[in-house]
Amino acid sequence: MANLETYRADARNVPAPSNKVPIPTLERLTTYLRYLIDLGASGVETISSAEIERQTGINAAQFRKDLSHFGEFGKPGVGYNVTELEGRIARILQIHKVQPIILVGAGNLGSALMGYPGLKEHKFHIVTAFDSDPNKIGKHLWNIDVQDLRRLGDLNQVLGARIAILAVPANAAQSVTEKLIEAGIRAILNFAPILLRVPPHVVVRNVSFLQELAVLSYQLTEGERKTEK
Amino acid sequence: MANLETYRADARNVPAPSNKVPIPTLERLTTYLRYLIDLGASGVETISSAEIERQTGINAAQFRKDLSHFGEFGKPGVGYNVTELEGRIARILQIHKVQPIILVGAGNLGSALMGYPGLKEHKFHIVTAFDSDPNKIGKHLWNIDVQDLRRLGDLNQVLGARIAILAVPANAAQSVTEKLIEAGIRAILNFAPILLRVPPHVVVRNVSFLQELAVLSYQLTEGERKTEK
DNA sequence: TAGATTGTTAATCGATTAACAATC
DNA sequence: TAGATTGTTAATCGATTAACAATC
Repeated sequence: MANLETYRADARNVPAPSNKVPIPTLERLTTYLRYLIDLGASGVETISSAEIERQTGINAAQFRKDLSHFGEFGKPGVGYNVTELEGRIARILQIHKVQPIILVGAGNLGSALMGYPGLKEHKFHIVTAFDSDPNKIGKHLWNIDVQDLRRLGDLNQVLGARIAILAVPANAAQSVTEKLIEAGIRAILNFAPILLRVPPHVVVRNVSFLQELAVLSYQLTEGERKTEK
Repeated sequence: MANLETYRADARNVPAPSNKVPIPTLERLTTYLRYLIDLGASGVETISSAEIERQTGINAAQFRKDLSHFGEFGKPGVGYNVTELEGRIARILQIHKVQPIILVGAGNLGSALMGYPGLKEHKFHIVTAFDSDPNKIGKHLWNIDVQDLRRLGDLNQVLGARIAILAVPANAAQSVTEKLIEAGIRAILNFAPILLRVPPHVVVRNVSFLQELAVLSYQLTEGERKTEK
């Protein structure tokens, strides 16, 4: 019975409704995009998957497989049109149009992020920063006002940001996260070295350079351990 | 015959010479460590893999498998001694002793990193910062001198750092990387949104919050795409 | 048409998870 | 001893890569 149901779904050729795109694919998409932008700027019109492999180190079949999640992009025997592919990847990632972003935490890291030009280049606009420190509230850094964290819900009703960058100390991260979600945020880029608990409709990505450094630290001695034997 | 060889090796208890540890395992190790430190601080003495799963979301079998790459750590029927495990993981990652680190790029991001307290807490000490901008050279930020990039090789002969943080603009990243390697650096934490070409004995990890934001941006609309169907 | 390169299927590889004998 | 939990083997799952028919 359950088997029959399964079979029917197959027969109808339903393309697996929740055709989940693997995260590694999404990550590579940004690599392709970066490379395509450079390529377009230098006037190249067409590119093959083999050339992508040469330049990015990502396997040509991998590249084609990655794209196949989103449709057809190339011409057999010819390759891919650089500017078209560039545009389509940007659209897939939804970074073709300006995205309002909220920053919480106007400390060292937060201020550095406000001044990071790459954000605007990729259409991510930090519209407001929030902090709970009275010494920071009211400041105007990099053309961005620092607002009282208590005004978060209030202000985001107007701003309508759905992505937030969280650059607060670890001990404040979870409680701020809850405020963010209440204020309508659905995606959080978390710089605090802590696991955030969020409901299933909210997505989180963590940036942890301490973790990255620890991995490097291990790898550094890995080679030596081998020769020590 | 080959089988016998294998058996012999097993009998000698050699733990598989080039037993490459998966990167995901190394990444999780830092998560465990963080959690264990908190746990130790709050006086807990013993922990089971089931409890680790409850707290970190990482599967209990995963945890045990991860540790198994490095030996035996727990007592069946009892669990793991928190402080002992903490110490051993720190030692595996080589973050039990101070590691000298070089920072290149004393811009916004670089300065923010110099002031990041987490680094010292995890025994990563930025010993010197380098920049090529005359306006930055000679500055003293967060107790760290900013030196002329041209003195990199020279100074690192004394400093002996093998890990570097690269926080320079994308267009300078590759050439600085080559100077770093020449100066004896073997591990690079790269903040520039570019693929660094390095020889096989050098390891690189990339931190790319633009990529992370792009993934979030995709995931944000993923849910909606489903309901649109 | 012949050569090149795509999109996709099948094979491989590696990582995650379940299951369980060993053991505290 | 009985109950709990480990370390490890086997099963599952998913991602990467190779191979190739389709097609420009």
